[in-house]
Amino acid sequence: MAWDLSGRVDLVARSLLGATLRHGPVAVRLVEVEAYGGLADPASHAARGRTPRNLVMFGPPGHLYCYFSYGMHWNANVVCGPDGTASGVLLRAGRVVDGIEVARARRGSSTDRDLARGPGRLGQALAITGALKGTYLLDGGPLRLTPPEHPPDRIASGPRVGVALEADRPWRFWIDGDRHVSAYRRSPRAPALDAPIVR
DNA sequence: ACAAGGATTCACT
DNA sequence: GTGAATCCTTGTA
Repeated sequence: MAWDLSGRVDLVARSLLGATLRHGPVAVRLVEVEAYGGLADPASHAARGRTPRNLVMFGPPGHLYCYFSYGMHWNANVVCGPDGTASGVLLRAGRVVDGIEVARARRGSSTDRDLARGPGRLGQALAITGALKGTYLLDGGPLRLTPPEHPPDRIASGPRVGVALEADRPWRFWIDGDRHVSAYRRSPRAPALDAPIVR
């Protein structure tokens, strides 16, 4: 049966923990993800409507949305939610469970723990590039997303990383205690934690 | 046509 | 903990 990724984006994000994304010889078990809510979410790339870059987010779930970040990293997302909602889940970190030699070669100098610890590193370990944007992940293609065999023990959640807007929406999810989860660093552009909430 | 800034990482200290 | 590297997408003129 097909994997249904069309539900609420935060719930889909949780369900992706423990899933495996494979690209050729390299497979990564996801341990950290972040949800983005499309038009209703100011931090989302899709917040201001359809553009050539984010077009795939507006399509049906199960496709890859990737983008080039900070001039040097490719970040990977799974499009989810019903067709038209533009929500997506950023894949922030994982553990390499297959093809570790290839992953090491792609990553250069890195400990095994750091091979896919962080969204840019995960993209590099899996050789994600713009050529793969829009790829469907749920059939037998070169990029393949498979559901968790066992649900993770404990899921933690907290504020999102790197975004200035809506940073405190607790839509980052990770497997509690897993060593392959990236270090949390609050965006310098996000409001201070003790800042008054202004609207 | 041009300027601005970013879902970050790495090498230092 | 701090700062530099780096280029694509977008908004505005």
